[in-house]
Amino acid sequence: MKNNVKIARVQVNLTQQQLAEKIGVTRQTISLIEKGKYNPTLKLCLSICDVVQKSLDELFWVDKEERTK
Amino acid sequence: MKNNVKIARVQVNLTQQQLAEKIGVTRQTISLIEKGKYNPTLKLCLSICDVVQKSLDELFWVDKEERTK
DNA sequence: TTTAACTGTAATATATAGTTTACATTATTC
DNA sequence: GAATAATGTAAACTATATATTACAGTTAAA
Repeated sequence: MKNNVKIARVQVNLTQQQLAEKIGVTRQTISLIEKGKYNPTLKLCLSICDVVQKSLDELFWVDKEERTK
Repeated sequence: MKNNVKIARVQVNLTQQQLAEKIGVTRQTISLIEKGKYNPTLKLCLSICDVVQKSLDELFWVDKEERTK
């Protein structure tokens, strides 16, 4: 489940810890999402969008083929 | 958790049942998502996008305020 | 106005998203 | 190159997304 969270997070100058705190989630959750090892819920995706100021499509859209990752 | 799934599904002329089958999920899950009573996972959102041919933003973006619904 | 297709929803069960605690590894800075 | 911050990850736990079964309400067509 590839995504662009890490890039966007670095762009707004936040550590995983800081992003997690702003969202109200643990650092581990952010780490696993960035690594593509989690299948986050829509609510969490939207929270991340808010903080890093990107749209769902910008952060989470991936073509059907790459999605299996 | 408001969204535009129902509108998009009707546009492509599918019943909840048919959409559910194409995605590999139960009809109840689709019903509850359309009603905004579920917080679906990203993978499921992307599957719905595929079938109804819409983007994540088109189906699931909602402003921060309305999101609490 | 009955019949059938579609939808809403409730109860219980199961799978998995997210937490907690903890430790290891990889930058970064002194 | 030691100290510290940032990140990866594992195990056991908790919360919740989704399945299963079932039934009731709604709509449309006959």
